[in-house]
Amino acid sequence: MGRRSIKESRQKEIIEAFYTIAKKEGLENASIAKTAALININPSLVIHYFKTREYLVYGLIEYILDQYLLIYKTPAAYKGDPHKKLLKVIDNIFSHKWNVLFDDSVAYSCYSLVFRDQKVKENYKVLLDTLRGNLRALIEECNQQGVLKVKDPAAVADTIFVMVDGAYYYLSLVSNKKEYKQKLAQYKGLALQQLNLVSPSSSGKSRQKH
Amino acid sequence: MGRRSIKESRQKEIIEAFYTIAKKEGLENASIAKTAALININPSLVIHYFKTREYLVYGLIEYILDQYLLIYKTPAAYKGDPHKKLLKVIDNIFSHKWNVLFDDSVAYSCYSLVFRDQKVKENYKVLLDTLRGNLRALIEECNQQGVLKVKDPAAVADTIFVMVDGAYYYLSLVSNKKEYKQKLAQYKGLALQQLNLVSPSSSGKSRQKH
DNA sequence: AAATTAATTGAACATTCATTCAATTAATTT
DNA sequence: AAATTAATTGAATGAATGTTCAATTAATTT
Repeated sequence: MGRRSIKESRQKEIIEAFYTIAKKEGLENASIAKTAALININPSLVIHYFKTREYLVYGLIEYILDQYLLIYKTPAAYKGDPHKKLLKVIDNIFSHKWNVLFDDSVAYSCYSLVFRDQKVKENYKVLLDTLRGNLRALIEECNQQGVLKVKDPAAVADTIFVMVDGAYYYLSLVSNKKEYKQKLAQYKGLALQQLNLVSPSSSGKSRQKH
Repeated sequence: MGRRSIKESRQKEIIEAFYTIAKKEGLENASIAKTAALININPSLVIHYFKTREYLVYGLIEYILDQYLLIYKTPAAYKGDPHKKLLKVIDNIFSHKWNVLFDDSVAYSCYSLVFRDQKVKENYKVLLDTLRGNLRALIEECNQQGVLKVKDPAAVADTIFVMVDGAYYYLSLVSNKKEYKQKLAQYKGLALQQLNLVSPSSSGKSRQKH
C-alpha cells in the first residue's frame, strides 16, 4: 500500500552524481548542495536518503569497492579455460580498463579515510583480500590443469597485487604517454614473472637464442 | 633596518601545527582557525604568512616530501661501506621508522591532490625519482665493490619502491600486530630478493639443506 | 628620539556548509 | 473516494569557513 519506493535507484543516482562532483573537484569539495544541483533535486532529498554526508561517503566507497571486482569480468567463452582467463585478468589490471573504472584522485581520498574510520578500514580489507583470493583461486586452477607451476599461489597473488598498487602509485605521476606505456608494460612483466610466465616485451629485451 | 623577520621559523611552526591537526582530523578538516588556535595565534597571521589555505597545503606537502628523504639517513660510521648502508636503508624502509616519519592518512590525502594540481604532481614525481635514484646509486656502489651483482640497478631500484608503496597500501589495513609484522618481513624479503640477497625469514621457510 | 619595518591582532564579511522541520505533491491500495 | 505511504520541496538555522583590511604592537636602525 502507499506509493512504491524508489529508494535504491535514487540512492545509486545520488551516489553517482556525488562521484561525478568528487572527480571534478575532489572529494573534500564535493558537497551535498552541488550533488543535488547536478541532478536537479533538493539538497534535503539527499539527506532524506543518506541521513548525513558521512553515510553518503560510505555509499560512495561501497560503490567504488564494487567496481574493483569488475577486473575479474572476462568473456563468457573463457569459462573452463583458467589460463586464458588469468591472462585476461592480468590484462584488465594492466590496461586502460583500470583507468576507466577508477578515478584515482577520489580513490586515494577515500582510502585516506581508512585511517580514521574502522568500518571503512574493514571494508577495504575485505575487498583487497577478496581480490587476492580470486587471483589465488585462478592460479590454483591453472596449476591443476598443469598449465602453471606456482608453488605458493596465495603468496604470488599477494605479491602481484602489491605490485599493482605500487605500480599505479608511481604511474599516476607519469604524464608522458610513451613513458607511461613503457612503464606499464614493465610492471606487467614483473607480474607475469611471478607466475613464471615471460612477457613478450621483457623476453625481447634479452633474447640470447640462435 | 626595522624589525627582523622570523618568517621561516614561523612558517615552519604553522605548517607543523597544521600537520598535527590534519593527523588528528584529516586534511580535509584541517582549517586555518584550528591551526591558529593550536599555537595561540590569530588566524590572520596564518594568512599573512601563506596568503591562502592552498599555499599552506603546498607548504605541508613540501614538508612531508622532505621527510621521505630521511630514510637515507644512516650512521656516519657506514660511510665507505655501501653494503652496510644499503641494508640499513632497506631496514629503514621496512621498519617502524617509516611509520614514525609519516602519517599515512595525511600522506594519501596529499597524494590525491596530484590529480588536480600539476605543481604537486611534479613535486611528487621529483621526489619519487630522487628516492629511486638514490637507491640505484647505492646499488651501483655495491656492484663496484663486488658485494652485489645486480644487472639493472635502475630497474631494481624502481621495482623495490613499487613494492614498498604497494606493501604499505595493504599493510595500512592490517590491524593484527602479528600479521602486520609477518607481512612486513615478507615484503622486505621480496625487496632483498630483487637484490639477489636472501632474507633470514624467507630462507627459513623452505630450507631443504642439511 | 624618530623612523622604519615586520609581527600580530581584531573586527567584519560574504559564502558555503550540513542539517532540521513542516508542508506539499504524487502514487498506490482498500 | 478515502486512506496510506513515500517522494519531494522550501524555508530556515547555526556553525564554520577563508579572506580582507585597518589598526596596533614590538623590535631594530639611524
